[in-house]
Amino acid sequence: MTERRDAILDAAIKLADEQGLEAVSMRSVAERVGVTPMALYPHVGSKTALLDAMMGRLLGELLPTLNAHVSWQDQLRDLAHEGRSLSKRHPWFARLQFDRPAVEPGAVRVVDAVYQALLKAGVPEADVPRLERLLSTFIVGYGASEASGRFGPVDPRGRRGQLPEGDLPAHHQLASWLDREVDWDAEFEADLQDLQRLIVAAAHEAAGQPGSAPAGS
Amino acid sequence: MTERRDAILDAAIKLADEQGLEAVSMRSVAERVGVTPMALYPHVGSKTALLDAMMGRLLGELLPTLNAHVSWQDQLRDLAHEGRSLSKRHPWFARLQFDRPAVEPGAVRVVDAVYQALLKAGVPEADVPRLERLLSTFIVGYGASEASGRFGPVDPRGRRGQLPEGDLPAHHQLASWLDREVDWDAEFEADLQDLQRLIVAAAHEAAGQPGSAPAGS
DNA sequence: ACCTGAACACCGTTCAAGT
DNA sequence: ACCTGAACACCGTTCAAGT
Repeated sequence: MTERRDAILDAAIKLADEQGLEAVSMRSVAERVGVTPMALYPHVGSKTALLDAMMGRLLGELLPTLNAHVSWQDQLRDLAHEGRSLSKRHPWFARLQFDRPAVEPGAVRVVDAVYQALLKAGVPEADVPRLERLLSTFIVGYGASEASGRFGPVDPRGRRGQLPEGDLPAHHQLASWLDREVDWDAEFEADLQDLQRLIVAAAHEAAGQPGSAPAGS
Repeated sequence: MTERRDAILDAAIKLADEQGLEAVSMRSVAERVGVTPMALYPHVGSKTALLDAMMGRLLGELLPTLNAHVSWQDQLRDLAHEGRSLSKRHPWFARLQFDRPAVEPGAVRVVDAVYQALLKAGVPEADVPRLERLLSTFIVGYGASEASGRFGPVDPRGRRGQLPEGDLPAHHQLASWLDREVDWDAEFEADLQDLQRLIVAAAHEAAGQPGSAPAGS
C-alpha cells in the first residue's frame, strides 16, 4: 500500500547511516529512490516530516523487544541496551532526538515501558516521570556524545597537550588514567549500575515514608 | 585588536538567541555586522569555525565563576547551575555541544574543575573521568531536552490523547501526575541531589576497599 | 590589509504541466 | 493518482578585482 513511503524511509535511513544526517536532502533521497525530488512530497510531506518518520521507524524497532514478564532490572537494562545499540547502528539517531520532540506514537510506548519498570521497582508515583526523563536524558545523551566526538580527545595525543599543565592540575594528577583508551561499552555498563542504585534508593525512601498519593485525588 | 572578530561573534550569538541556530548563516551574520558575507572569512575561517568560536565564547563565560575555595558539593552545584543558566539564556548551546566536540581551550578548563571537585569528594581516580562524563552528559542533555521540546508534551492536551489508554497502562496509572505542569528548576534540583548521592556512594566504596593506584605506575 | 561582486554548486519548496 | 521541469529564494564558499 504505502510501499513507496517505506522505500523512501529506507533510502533516507541508509543514506544517513552511510554519509551522515547532513547528507540527507530531498534531492539525494529522491535520487536514491530513482525519482524526482518533488515526487517525495506527496509521500512524506516535508523534510522535517521525513526526519520525524525516520525517528519513528527506529523507535518502532525498539518496541517488539519489550517483555513485561521479566524483572524491572532486566527490563530497564534491556531497554537501555537496545537504545544504545540503536545509537551505535544509527549515529544520527540520538542527535535527532535532541533536535525535535519525538512525535511518533512509538516514542510514548517506550516511555510507558520505562514507567512500568520504575513502578515495579517501587519508585513512588510522584518520582516516576522525573526518573524516566533522567534515564532517557542520560541514554540519549550518551549516544549523542559518542557520535559527536564530545567524549573523545580532540587531539589524538590527548587533551592535555592543548594547554600548559600548570593550568590543569586535575588533568595532571589523572594523567595515567586519561592516557588509557576507554572501553565505552564497559563505561555504559558502569553508568547503568550507578543509575540503577539511584532507582533502588528512590524506592527505599518511599518504603520508609509511605502515603504519597497525589494531592489532587 | 581583533575587535572585528568579537563583533562578528556577538552578532552570531545574538542572532542565534533571537531566531534560533538555523537562522545563523554567513549571510545573515554579515548583514547584522553591516558587511558582505565574504568579509567574514578572514576573521572566522568558515561557518563551522564560527560555531566553534560561539561555543568557546560561552564556555569562557563559565570559567570566571569557578572558585576552588568552596566545598566540592558547592563547586559542583555552582557549575551545574551555571551550565543550566547558559542553556536557558542560549537555547542553542546544548545542542551545539552534541553536534561537535568543543575544541576551544575553555572546555577542558571546565572539565578540570569537575575533576577537582570529584577528587575532593574522595572519588577514586579511576572513576573520576567516567563520572565527569556522566555528569556533563546529564547537564548538557537536560538543556538540550528542554530546548528541543523533548521533555514537554507534544500535544497541549497531554501525551495520553494520542493512543487508546489500554495501550499505555502506566500512563493511565500516572495520569494525575502527568497532568500537572512541571517545575523544571525543581526537577533539575532533584536530579542534582540524586546524582550527588551517586558521587558520595562512589567515594564511600573507595574508602571501604583502598589501593586504587593505576596499574601502569 | 581588508572588503566587494559575480559566480558555482548546492538547499527546500511551489506551481503549472504532463500522463 | 502520481510524477516532472522550471522556477524562486535561499545556502557555504572560491576567486578575481577593487581600495
